[in-house]
Amino acid sequence: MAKEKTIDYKSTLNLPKTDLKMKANLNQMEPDILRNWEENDLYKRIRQSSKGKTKFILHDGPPYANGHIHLGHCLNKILKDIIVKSKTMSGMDSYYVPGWDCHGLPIEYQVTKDLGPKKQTKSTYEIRQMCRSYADKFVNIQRDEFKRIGVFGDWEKPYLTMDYGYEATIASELGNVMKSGNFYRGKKPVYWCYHCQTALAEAEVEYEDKLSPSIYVKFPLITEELKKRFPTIERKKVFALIWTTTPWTLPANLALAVNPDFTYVAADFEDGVYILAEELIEKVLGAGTRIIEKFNGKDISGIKFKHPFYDRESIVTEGDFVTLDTGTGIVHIAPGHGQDDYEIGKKYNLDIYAPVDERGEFTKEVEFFSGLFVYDANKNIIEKLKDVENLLKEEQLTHSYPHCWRCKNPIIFRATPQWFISMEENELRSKSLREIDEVKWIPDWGKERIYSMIENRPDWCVSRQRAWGVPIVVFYCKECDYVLEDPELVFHVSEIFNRHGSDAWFNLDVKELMPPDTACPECGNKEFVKETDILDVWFDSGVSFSYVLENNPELNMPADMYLEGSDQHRGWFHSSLLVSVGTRNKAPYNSVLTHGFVVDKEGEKMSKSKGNVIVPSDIIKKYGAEILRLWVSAEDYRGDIRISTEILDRLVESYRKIRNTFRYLIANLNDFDPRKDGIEYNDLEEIDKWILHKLGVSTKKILNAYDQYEFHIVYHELQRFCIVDLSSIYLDSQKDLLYTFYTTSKKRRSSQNAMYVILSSLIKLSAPILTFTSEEVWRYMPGDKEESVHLSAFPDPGDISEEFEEKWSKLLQYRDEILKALEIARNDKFIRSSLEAGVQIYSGDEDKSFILDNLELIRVLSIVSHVEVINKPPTDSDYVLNSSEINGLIVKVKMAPGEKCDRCWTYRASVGKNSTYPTICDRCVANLEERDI
RNA sequence: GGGCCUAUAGCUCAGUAGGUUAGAGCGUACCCCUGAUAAGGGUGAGGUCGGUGGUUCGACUCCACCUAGGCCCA
Repeated sequence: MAKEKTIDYKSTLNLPKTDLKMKANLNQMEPDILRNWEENDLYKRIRQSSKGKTKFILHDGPPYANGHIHLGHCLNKILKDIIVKSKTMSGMDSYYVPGWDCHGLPIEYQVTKDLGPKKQTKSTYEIRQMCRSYADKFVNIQRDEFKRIGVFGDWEKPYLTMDYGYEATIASELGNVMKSGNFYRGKKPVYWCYHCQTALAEAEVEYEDKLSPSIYVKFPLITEELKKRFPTIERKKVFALIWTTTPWTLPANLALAVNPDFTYVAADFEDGVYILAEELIEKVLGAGTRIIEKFNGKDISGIKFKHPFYDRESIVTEGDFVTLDTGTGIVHIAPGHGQDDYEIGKKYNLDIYAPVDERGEFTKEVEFFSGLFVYDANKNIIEKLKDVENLLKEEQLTHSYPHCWRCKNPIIFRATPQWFISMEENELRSKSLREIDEVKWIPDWGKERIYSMIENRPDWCVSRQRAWGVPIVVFYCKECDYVLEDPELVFHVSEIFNRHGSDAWFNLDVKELMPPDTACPECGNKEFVKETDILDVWFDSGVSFSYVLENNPELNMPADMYLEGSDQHRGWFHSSLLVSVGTRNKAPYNSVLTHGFVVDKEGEKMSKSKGNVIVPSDIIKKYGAEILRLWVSAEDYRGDIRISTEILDRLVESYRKIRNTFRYLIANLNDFDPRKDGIEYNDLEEIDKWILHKLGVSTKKILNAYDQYEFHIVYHELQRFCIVDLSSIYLDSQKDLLYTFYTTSKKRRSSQNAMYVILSSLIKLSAPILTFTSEEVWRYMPGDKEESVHLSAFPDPGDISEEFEEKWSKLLQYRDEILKALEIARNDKFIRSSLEAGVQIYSGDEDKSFILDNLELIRVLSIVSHVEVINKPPTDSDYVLNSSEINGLIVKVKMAPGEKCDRCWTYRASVGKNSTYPTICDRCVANLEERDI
């Protein structure tokens, strides 16, 4: 009765303790960590500690320096970052040099748009200066945004395609292409504005409705064989019938095109026999028109017709683009005035004929119409067709037609001189295909995709009629128009670019760009003019391997990896391959990894009009960059990857669980110092050896997943391990020991040893993904350690022995069955806490000894106060589980014998036996006295 | 229109070379704990594998077609 006041046993426990906050507050924590990294120059330290190790070079594909980053950028850069970090932690030297693509139309377009009419007052050089500063601004913006999401790299020394040195490289690589003999000048139709007298890019064209003539034109048959093949129409006049809305292109007609797979007919109609697609006959000639013959498109391929008003042949070609939507199924082909027409022209070796000048007027060679403006000429041409009786029908049609973005006039298609890289010369195509085969494509279908693109692509048109880019270094003789296309001259100019940038092309006089006394090899004249075209920006980025990889001894050529979205099979992977094979005879990469695109909840593309756009800054603000990183890791990037608030909310839950697991481990290690309290593996408790074994299994799986670039496996395994193995099994069952055993007791230290290894391993394994949190938690980890988790190496999974698996899966199976039985009792309010229960197990003979041998482990794993084996099945059915999993197993739940210990809450027979501590058990008494029991 | 890709529980993913009642975590429902507490634990309910047809003794897994979505072309 002297002991009336209850002793506060809670204060005698070793409860978890830590300053690490449960709430992450990522939006605040992340910038703090970033600042700290910056102050300590972490990236430089990583570089230093990587010296001499095997290299793994991921070469960055330069994003376009325009606008803020979107989720696609995040996906791309975070994937790269995970790889670079995981390679670094695997003991490799993975130097990452980010880059930006700076030249090109979008920036020029934006700048000139902002200038408006003032554009006229600016020189090319001035416009280029504005473009340069525009790009510079967005490089800085994007750099900060990439750093904010935790991407490591040499942000102080990125490569920009507008660096003087880079521009010089673009020029010199052009020189190399020239040297190889792949560079040539040809003609190709481009969008042309006759009003602005300039070529337009796709993006500078706006589609608007336009009223055009719609005419059906007859091409008289020349080839006699066709008549012979179809004797029934021998005596008739035969025509191919075409339809067009651009009569002005008829003077440039050189061919007709049919679809080889369509059925065509010869139809008897009024004055003659017309050939057209069967399906369109009613639409064009009316119902009831008599069909005389039928044949396939390919049957009339090669047949010759006469031009409707010139004394010239027009041959029938085959084109897959011919459709049955409109017209007659036969398309008039003017290779100088249309994209499809051009392809046909190339394929059939026709002249790329475009007798229209830059003002949109027919040149003097055009009979009947010379000097006429094309749109005015439409009516003259129609008149002419009527005169020669080759016009079947004339109508008017309103249709969507491209217009100039600036002057709003309808554009024309017009072939102009352009520069090309030949696919055939120097066997560029076949060599590229061979190289594709040598590269590892991830996923493997990437190989087939780029292969068929390279296999089928036409020659690469690399000239652009723009200002913001690197000029095509070619000169023209003022006297004789000789094209001075000399690699040595290009290398000379490249040197100038190296010092002054490619602006020099626009600032300096021709003479200053050429070595003194350069003379035309044709006529000896020394006066030249500069080419005004610039290079395609795909050529710019395509030479990055040369400027970045080959120029820096810390990097490697070929790169170990290029990693971009799957659209780059036609973009950067493609152009880099062609330039590298064309000049080096090898691919610039050993492996290429592609990812899909970010789509919404429904798997649909994000767009402003759909209103389903999610921007990174909002995610960072609301959830933190870490959640964005976790998202990248959790999704399988090989297909399209979805994002939604539900997905993000799930990830936040998942993040919390991982963070809390880390926190709990740290909190239980607050009195642990591995330097003093370390225990040899062999001396550890069995359960601790088991959890370390599970850690080894997980580690192996995770490391393998990093190796295979399957980060979603890393995420799932990390999460699973934390939740299942650790939180719900190991940690929950260790609480009793951790809290109630005296601080330095062997069992407690054994557990702490295991937890220490687990914590250290998990932090490291998660570091490439949870870049910030791993660092934050790392600081709380006891013991000797590197200054930053990002300077540490991945853990070694060790030898994984199977000895545990069999025994422990059996133990855990008993645990499962006991938990089910407890649930029956709990739902009936027979027990509440599992410690109130004492469990009786009845089983077959062979299992009986196993259970007896492991009675204490089973008790600990089930977190009950008492477990016993009974020899006969229970007589009553209260709280009895007849196991459906383990044959013959019966589990019965009773109240645990003894009283509840005030200190450890376990029910024990010894409670009340000690006069000094009448309310606690013998185990707790021993622990209070720091004795082992 | 063509090439390539994707389609498994509400969400994110597994499912080895075709073979017993398709797995996991989350979420959810119900319950417990209050010594990880804006935490922790337990039990349960959710898919017939986008659809159709075929091959096979047997298919989520092979073939064909279709649908939806994505990338790149036209």
